[in-house]
Amino acid sequence: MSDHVTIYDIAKAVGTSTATISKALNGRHDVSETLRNRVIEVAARMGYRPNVHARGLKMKQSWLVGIVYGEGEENALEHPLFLPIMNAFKTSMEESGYELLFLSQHSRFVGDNLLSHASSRQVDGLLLMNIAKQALDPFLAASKSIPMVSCDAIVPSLTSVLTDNADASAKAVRYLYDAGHRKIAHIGGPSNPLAVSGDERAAGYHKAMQDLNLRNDAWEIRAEGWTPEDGRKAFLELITRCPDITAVYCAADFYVMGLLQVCRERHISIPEDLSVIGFDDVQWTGFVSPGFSTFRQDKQRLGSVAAQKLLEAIHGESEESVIRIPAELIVRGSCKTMHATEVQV
Amino acid sequence: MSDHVTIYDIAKAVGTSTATISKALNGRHDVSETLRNRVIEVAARMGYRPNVHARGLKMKQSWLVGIVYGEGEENALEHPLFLPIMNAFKTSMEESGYELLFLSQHSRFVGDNLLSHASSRQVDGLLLMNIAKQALDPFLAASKSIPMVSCDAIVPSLTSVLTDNADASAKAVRYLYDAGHRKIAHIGGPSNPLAVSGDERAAGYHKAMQDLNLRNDAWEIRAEGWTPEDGRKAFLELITRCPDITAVYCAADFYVMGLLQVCRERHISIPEDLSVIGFDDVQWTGFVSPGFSTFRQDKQRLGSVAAQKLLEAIHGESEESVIRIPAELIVRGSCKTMHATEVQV
DNA sequence: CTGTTAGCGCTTTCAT
DNA sequence: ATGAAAGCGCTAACAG
Repeated sequence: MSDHVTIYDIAKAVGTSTATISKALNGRHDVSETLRNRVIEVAARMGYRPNVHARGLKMKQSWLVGIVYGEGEENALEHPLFLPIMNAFKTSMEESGYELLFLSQHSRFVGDNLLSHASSRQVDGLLLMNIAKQALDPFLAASKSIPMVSCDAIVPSLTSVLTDNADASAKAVRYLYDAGHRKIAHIGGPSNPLAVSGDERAAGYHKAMQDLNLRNDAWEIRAEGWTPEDGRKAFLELITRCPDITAVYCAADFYVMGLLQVCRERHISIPEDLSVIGFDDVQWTGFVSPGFSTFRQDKQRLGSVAAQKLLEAIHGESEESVIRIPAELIVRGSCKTMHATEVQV
Repeated sequence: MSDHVTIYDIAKAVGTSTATISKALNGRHDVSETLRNRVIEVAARMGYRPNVHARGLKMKQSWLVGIVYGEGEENALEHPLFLPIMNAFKTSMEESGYELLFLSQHSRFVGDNLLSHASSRQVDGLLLMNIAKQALDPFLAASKSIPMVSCDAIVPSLTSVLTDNADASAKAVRYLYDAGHRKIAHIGGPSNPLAVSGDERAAGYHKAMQDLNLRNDAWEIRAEGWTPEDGRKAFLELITRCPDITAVYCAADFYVMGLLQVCRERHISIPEDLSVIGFDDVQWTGFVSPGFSTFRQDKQRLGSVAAQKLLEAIHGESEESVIRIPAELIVRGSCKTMHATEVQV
């Protein structure tokens, strides 16, 4: 680095003291207008950049926000929603002057862990994404001293931002019902104490079916993981058990991939024989054959709301809460609308 | 933050000076074994964490590595290879004690830009990914004072790590040739001065065809972007122009998505009527119908080699170079092996 | 081997 | 309105 311009250099150039430079640059009101302008002008001309370390050392603040992700999982960063959400989060935080730091577990220091890393960097806040239950406790313990929000998972005692899964499930069932379907199955995601999407979507489905007096436990199945393979297995079990279902609402687009594979093998055609709705609207959803309907999570808002909440927390205006972002049903050609005569009563 | 344990506290607890504490903790050799152990033990017990700012201020070093990507493009982070590569890079850097910082363009300061951000944070190195040509100059100017490497693009005067595209293309053509194909087409990526994949894959294909005396310019087409839609358009033009091709080597899996869509519409069956090879092996490649053969870029190595090179550069052992990581052809069912009788001479 | 001292660049009382 | 001086936590001479 050759940043070497310091406020001391500017002070010399302007012919004043470092204190005044500091004040001028930070928009304090106890500096004359003229001097301030002059300082700013000279600083710009000299290519001055405040040294964040000196600043952080003095102010005990870093303008850094840590992001903690999928503690303990490998390939954790490859979650399809992670990137867009983080991107939105990043943009919002940057508008407020913060930069993003990936916190690590490694360290050259004694008895180290991710959280102590955070404190050693004096990060001003933390975004927790998809963090594992067993890794949570230390964070909770620290949550009094460092602001944090959770995204995509409900972490008790933390503000959590996530998709309105129950609402989406209700919409899915309603949509299929309105299209004439009655035997509507659900392939749900795995249960997880923090990452509640699997549970919430399943519960939402369950309730919606119940409300319509359509509920049949045999139509509900939960996949073991979130992969296409898991979806494939679940669907195989499902159609073996209930070959007469006319629609399947899947908690993940990946499940639909597995399902489609089975359908091709067994010559089940979509949407003629089976209607399908997925969840996530990942990049390729529109290009598989057949293109299928799915819920688009609002990654943009998920990320920017998380950012907004974290900023509030940093400013001490925090209030623990669970914030829901609605998902939108993207309609493609995977659902059949039945004729009145086909609808079973 | 409540990190408040400083070396001063430890000094008091141990009954020695801060200098000694510092030396002990940093493994200097001018501290007695006994004292060192005692210091380390006490530090651990007290939950000491070095303050990175104080350290950085003194040592002009931050243990931070900046990552710069897709300058100017929106949704740049959603490039399918970005995340896995960065993940591998991150892991390697962390093993050496570095953490990753996303540099931003925004700032509250005068005449600011991303690079001055880097200097104000005193980042120890920079990883450039997918950076646009027009945004490059300032980086190059700074590359003398701050170590940087480029990944997935060739940046002149910087060590660049990328997939061996020419080699992959040669393999693709060879593979199809050995399977009996002669009329092998190529849908290439767009030309880009830095992100050379499109050009390199096309050139590699061109040369391989030439070497086999198979070259036919009509079989070469370049897509306008990297999306399925671009691939679709290119393929439409291609089969209109040369309906008799028996194989297509695509520079991107996304192109294959577009191609498959067209094939379904026109009842071109794969691999019977047309053999296909893609590029990238993105997550879903094995689950579309039909699963197709494609080149898997070694994201793991791409990232870790980039990290290794950056570390070398940081340690001053750098030597500008272009490093190639081979891609592996993943064979699935999208290529037909012709019978000897079918092979055209 | 250990301690004293002087800063790294910045902000912040507190005088002036 | 401006400046002198102290100090954030740490490391690196330099003495002892």
